[in-house]
Amino acid sequence: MNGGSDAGQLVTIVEDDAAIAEGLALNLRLQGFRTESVGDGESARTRIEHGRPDLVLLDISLPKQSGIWVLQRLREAGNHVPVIVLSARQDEFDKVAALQLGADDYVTKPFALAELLARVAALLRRARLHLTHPVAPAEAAASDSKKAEIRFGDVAINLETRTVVRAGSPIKLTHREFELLAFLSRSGGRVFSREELVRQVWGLEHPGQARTVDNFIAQLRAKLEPDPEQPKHLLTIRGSGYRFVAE
Amino acid sequence: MNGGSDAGQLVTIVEDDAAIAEGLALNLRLQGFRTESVGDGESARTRIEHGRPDLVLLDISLPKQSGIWVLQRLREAGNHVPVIVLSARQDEFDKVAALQLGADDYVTKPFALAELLARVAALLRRARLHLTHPVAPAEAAASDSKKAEIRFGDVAINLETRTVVRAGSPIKLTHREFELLAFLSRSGGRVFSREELVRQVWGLEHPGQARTVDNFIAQLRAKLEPDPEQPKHLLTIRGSGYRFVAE
DNA sequence: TTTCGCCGTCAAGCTGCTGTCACGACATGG
DNA sequence: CCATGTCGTGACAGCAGCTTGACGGCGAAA
Repeated sequence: MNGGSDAGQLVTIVEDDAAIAEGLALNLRLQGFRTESVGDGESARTRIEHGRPDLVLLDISLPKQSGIWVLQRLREAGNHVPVIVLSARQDEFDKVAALQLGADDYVTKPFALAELLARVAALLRRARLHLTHPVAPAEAAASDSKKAEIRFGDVAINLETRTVVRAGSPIKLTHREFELLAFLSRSGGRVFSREELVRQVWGLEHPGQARTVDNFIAQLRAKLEPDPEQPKHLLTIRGSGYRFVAE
Repeated sequence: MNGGSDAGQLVTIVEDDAAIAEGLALNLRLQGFRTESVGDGESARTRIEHGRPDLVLLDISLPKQSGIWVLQRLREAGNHVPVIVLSARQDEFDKVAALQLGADDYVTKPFALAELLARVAALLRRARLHLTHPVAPAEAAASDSKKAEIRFGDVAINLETRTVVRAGSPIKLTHREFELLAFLSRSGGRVFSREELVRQVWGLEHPGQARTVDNFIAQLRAKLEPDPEQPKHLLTIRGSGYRFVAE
């Protein structure tokens, strides 16, 4: 149901802005992850070494030691924990440095939470494959797509290839349609207000109208529901928002 | 750039500085190689004999036995694995010695990662070509070419020989075109953003524009797709990037 | 029943992405 | 030295997809 199908994979959040850290932690926990947060480089190091998290979200701009510094120390110590680096848009230099040091992914602030969550899920998926299956990209990709799949009714969503198949035949979804569907289906069952969906899927600073969400729901229903007028999966909760149920 | 056209060729890193070793290992893995690292000459010898790597990165200045010593023992034992020697700028003497002992290439520290990776790729390419002519063990060559070939439609890509054949006749691809095609086709179905493709195919410290990718996609479509305007294999995922499907 | 407010639908405008072309830089080989 | 092939960049046009606003229907509350 939720993306972290392994209940309780641990994510360590390294972020000095308490508000951002708390927002991330909350949303990750809602997705079924365990989280721990630290606010500076030095404690990040010890926390990561002791906690052995499955993934690290690492802010670049930390008060004393930068995120780059943390990453460097980690890799020097032979720690290959998957790392997603968070940073402001301008630091192109840090971006290159981070990737050279073996960051696995890179997200610029301000980011849409849904996108970050998707990347977390994707990276954990790949990391797990890499462990079980030493090196065989071709075959790995195949088994990969199995695990990356969400099903409901006669529909299968593949998060890796961004494809949706209904009753055997592929369905074309636009970027936003896919993002919205992926977010809702990963967050199994919760009700989201339009405003929340805009924040999560479109991004924090998006000026968009909440009513835009309706259009995308309608599109998705038209493409995926057996009877779009009597939706069985993308449900309207009158006065509250929308909700996804797999069955 | 990604010369490891064969997925998962093994590179053995002989380097006593853990930080450097780790950095190399990470970047090589990013390029699709498998890696193993050892820190001294004695274990280097045994590791290389047992692991049968496709290439060795050999630091000259090792704690006990020098890299020269390792190289000498290897060649004495009739092992002709491709070797790239790493050393500090000053030791001109060692350079001569290394090359006389049959090192295939020589890089002075501090080196640009991209340059080293390029040399690794080049050397592996040469080594592979060389192998197919003189004494290719039948089994190795056979299983190799099976794994090294990717087919789709009337096109066959041979990663070993870096050749592409369409409907029986050879297609000329430029270096970048081939690298891009090889990367996409190896990565079974995943969607890659332009930025990711630049990172993976062009290399990390390449200042390149993401839009350059479009041009190469267009070239590849023109050369390989039955109907370049309606691509069936090199697909655009609007808003996300590109994706390859074999069928 | 009436009223109010929420939701579904549609169409039109516009933004931004993509495909394409053409040019200049560069390396290579004649 | 020029000729050639390759690579990277910028410009531009077409269009898919995003967004908005309006309107009508339907449910909920009084």
